[in-house]
Amino acid sequence: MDIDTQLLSAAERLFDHDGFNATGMGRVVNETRLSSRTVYKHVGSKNALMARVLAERRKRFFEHTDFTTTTALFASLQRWADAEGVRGCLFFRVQAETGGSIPEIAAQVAAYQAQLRTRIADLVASEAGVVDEQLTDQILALFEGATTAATYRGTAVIEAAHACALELVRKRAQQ
Amino acid sequence: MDIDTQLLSAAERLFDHDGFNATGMGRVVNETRLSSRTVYKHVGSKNALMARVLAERRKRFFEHTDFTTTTALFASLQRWADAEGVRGCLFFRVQAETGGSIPEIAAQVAAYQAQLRTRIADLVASEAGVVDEQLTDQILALFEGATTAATYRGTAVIEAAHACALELVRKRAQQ
DNA sequence: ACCGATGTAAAACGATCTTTTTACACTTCG
DNA sequence: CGAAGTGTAAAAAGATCGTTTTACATCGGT
Repeated sequence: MDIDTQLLSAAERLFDHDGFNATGMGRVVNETRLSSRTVYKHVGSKNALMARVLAERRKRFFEHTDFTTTTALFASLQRWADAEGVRGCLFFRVQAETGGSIPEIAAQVAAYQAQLRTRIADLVASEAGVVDEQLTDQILALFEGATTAATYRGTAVIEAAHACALELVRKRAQQ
Repeated sequence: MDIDTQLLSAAERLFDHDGFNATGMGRVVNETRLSSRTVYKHVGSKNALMARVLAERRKRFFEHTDFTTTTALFASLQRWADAEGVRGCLFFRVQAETGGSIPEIAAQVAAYQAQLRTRIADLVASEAGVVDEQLTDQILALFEGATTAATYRGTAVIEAAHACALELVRKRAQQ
């Protein structure tokens, strides 16, 4: 496996599981079995590594997630949860840990959030047939809430949120 | 002001704003203008301080929040957001930062989550007139989602989530 | 008057953090 | 062949972390 890929996947796993600040570069060095010199030649700095992890995560998330219908959206979330476990939104977590003080990271977070909102707005437009800011915020809240609450209530919350979102969209469609 | 109160309120503010791991004990010492010796005599350790901050936060949150009706619940969240700003759920964030590896902290998080779920279940029971696990999870998801999404979409999300929750509960009541 | 509790100021402990450096081996390619 | 590039191993720099220690001041209560 390519060194960059190896680095990014190890870093994503460690950051995701143990937190960004709690994970030292030494952990990344050990787990990849690379030297610290090589690691720093490839990623530059810890902040840059975090930003690249987030960029990769964003790409992978939007490739994985199906925004064509409400049901497809929550089914994607369910699949993601089953495959990767439930630890809440990585972007929200990194924002909380860094307080938004590292520009390259804050930019990735903002990009993710904007992209998520836009995709849900498009979903609403196509499924309900209208542009509806409030309905979009409701689906967004249900999506975020399912992601968060599933960390302690399990994936049943995702199905509950799905049912709620579906009803909202259908009702709006037949208005 | 009493030293313990002063310590807890400074620590809560710092942890909440800048993150738990990113905030060193030195910051707490400086902002309270106490000596590190006094601080450690009072709180024992950073982990213990974090746990006490969470215990205080939990108490304050449940004293502030009105669980009698759905509207009261989201109005409470709105008031909290207006008064304290929106940075997402502190309990979820500390769990993500520590990975659940510090028992005294994990216990506080679990207690908060259980208490929140129970109070919402009671709300559902009294307002919809039935015990409904799925409906409870839906309100919970909307509450958590509003808390999270409001960090980047603003407090309008809270009103959107409120409207959705209200409709759910009313519909279930007249079934 | 004195003891114990409680406070300050400041230095220091040992660990860990991010990052750089030094010295060396291997490959690749003109 | 030789130079550039890329890797390893290991040490160290310099900062910051959580925590403890030392030495000293203050003060209420028996």
